[in-house]
Amino acid sequence: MSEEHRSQIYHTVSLIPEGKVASYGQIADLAGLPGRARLVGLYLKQHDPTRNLPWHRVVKSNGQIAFPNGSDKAIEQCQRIMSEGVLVNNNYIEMKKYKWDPDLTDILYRLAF
DNA sequence: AAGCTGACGAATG
DNA sequence: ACATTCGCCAGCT
Repeated sequence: MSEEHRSQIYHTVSLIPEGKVASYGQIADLAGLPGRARLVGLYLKQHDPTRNLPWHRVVKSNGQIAFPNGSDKAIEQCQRIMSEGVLVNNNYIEMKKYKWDPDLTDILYRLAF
């Protein structure tokens, strides 16, 4: 079951469109795992770099990048996300503007598989 | 097996 | 926008 959750989370993350971001909690919700935002973080930490998962499109619910400002990881995420046209101001992203709000019917269909 | 930890969240100043 | 506090929860040790 747990491995099922893992792949469900990865799959959900893979659906975040370029130029948009989602929060950890949002991914958990969509993956059918409400209340498990931290689990998303954990699995994302352990993701296989081989499959280029758009992990950089996941941030905190307030738009903050989860890594400490100035850290290598934060810088990398910053570059990746900005290369997709998303603006970042000292570790923060404007959620009003960039939050992914998937079409419900579409996302339900895509999550089914 | 009982804590500990953390790529979190919401609410408050 | 930033810091604190508290709640949360699964994986790790």
